[in-house]
Amino acid sequence: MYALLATAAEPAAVELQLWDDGGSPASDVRKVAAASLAGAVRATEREHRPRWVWDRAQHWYPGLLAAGTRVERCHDLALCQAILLHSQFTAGTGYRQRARALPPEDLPPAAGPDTAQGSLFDQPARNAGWGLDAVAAELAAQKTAIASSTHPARLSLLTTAESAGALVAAEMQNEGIPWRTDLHRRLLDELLGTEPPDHARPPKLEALAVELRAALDAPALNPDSPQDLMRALHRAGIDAKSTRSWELQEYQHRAIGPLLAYRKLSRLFTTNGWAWLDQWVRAGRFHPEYLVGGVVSGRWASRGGGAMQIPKQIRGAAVADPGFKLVVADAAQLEPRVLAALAQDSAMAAAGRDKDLYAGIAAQGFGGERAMAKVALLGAIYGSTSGESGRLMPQLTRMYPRAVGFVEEAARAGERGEQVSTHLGRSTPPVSEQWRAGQRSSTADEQRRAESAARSRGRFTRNFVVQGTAAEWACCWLAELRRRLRALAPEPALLPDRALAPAGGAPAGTAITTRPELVFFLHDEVMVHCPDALVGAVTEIVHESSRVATRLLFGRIPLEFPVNVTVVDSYADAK
DNA sequence: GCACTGAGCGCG
DNA sequence: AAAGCGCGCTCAGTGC
Repeated sequence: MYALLATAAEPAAVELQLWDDGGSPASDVRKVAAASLAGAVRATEREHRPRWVWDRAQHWYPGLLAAGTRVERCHDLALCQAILLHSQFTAGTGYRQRARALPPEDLPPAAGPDTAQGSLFDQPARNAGWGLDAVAAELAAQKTAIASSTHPARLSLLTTAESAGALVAAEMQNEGIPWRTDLHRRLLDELLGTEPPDHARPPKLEALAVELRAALDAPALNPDSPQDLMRALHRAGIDAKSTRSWELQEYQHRAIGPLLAYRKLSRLFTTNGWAWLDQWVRAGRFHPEYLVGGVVSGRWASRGGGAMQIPKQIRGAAVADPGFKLVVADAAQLEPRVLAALAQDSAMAAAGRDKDLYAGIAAQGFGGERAMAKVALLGAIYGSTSGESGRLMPQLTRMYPRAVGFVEEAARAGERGEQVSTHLGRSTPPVSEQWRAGQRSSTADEQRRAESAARSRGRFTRNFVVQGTAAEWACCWLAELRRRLRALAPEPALLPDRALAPAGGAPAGTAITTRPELVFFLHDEVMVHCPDALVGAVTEIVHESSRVATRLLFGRIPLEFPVNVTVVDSYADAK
């Protein structure tokens, strides 16, 4: 059962259409004003449990969530099209010719309770949206492409997981990470001093700048200017070739201490200081925007507030509401395990029999040196040629010829300008004509550049197959986790919607929902904001979902993907 | 004034 | 010890 959702020709109106799985024409067409969309969707969801088909979840779902409506399943045409257009698995299906151009990405968010009051001029782009016919046609084209591809089951899983990811992303965005403004401010106070007016430099930072200028005998130095700083360092006899912290560490000079301290605090002040709090934290929640499949490899990206770079320094401000815990889980050595599975390297799988794959590898051939094993393995996945990991490669190759051979092959294909694919069929974009032309260059200088470009692309494709497949595993994990969390606590969280709560009602950070909610996801890590009573059940679900994800991707294999779970009040205490 | 790049650094 | 993958964000600096 599908339910199609599309913009109609008139602004501020949308259409729903139900489809049975045979793809027979509309059996139940509802045309609704945007203002009542949430109600119509809720009713349809209750009666039919359909898979919603829409151009982009990101344009419909936030509005529905704001109006208290959750959706169980969907097919996100934009995300799936992005996969199918480039996938090597669909190369022979003719989908590229049949695919329809998507509506522009900057359509306004759909159909919240307020949108009907907006003037027509508020939503000019709505007219450019898809109608039902276009939605139906694109869905049919995608289904055909998947069915006639070289790996229908894999692409079907990938598009389903990606679409579920779109739902998770919107829900997490809506929910937000519990964020204690008071704790964050206390932290800033301790590290930076009292907040100065007008975004001026805080006291402790200013003091370090003064100390630094004195140490370098440069009274006008702007420590935020790399050029300015470089000149001052050289005058003081420090002949560093960059001003990177790790390089400056090597020098003995009384300016280095204050400079490194300044760097660290300046970073905190500018990126995650008071301005960040004002901009990104509302009502005790940090609401970043997630971009599903925003990275070429299929990883998610994010926009707003730097959600994927929350420094360890401030994680103490992410604290569960009273009566709740944070269940924080991360997949142990996800990428190396993915490599072992992809390459079907049973020696490496054996090393991962216990929870710590690196320790297992160290025991098999690096004299028990875990750090060495880790550097070597990551070097293989990233394409390192020099340094310690480069030196360890021959040893690693002797131990795991299949695993190393697998990434080597991906690298060689990339160097030849070929595409490579993840396990489920996300492929690298084809190389540009410019790249290809560069490879045919004649002069010695051009040839050196071409070889360097080829090696660089080899490192990219080498990493792509592993990172991208790891992203697929994580997406399946997340989707299964979401499904099971819904089954655990099926009551929708309609107790008063945060957006509708009376002003001055619940203070920031007070519990509003009573069900466990996914609130954060980062590559191989998830966070569930979980009522105390459900912590045990949720922990079990997290583990079980990882087993399901492994099964879905790889079938029955002699390798597990263990997950580390910690139950904490504060994110700072996770791991 | 705006768009862009590079340096630097946070995360996985 | 400081190379090799993928990002986002901020500031300085540059070019228009």
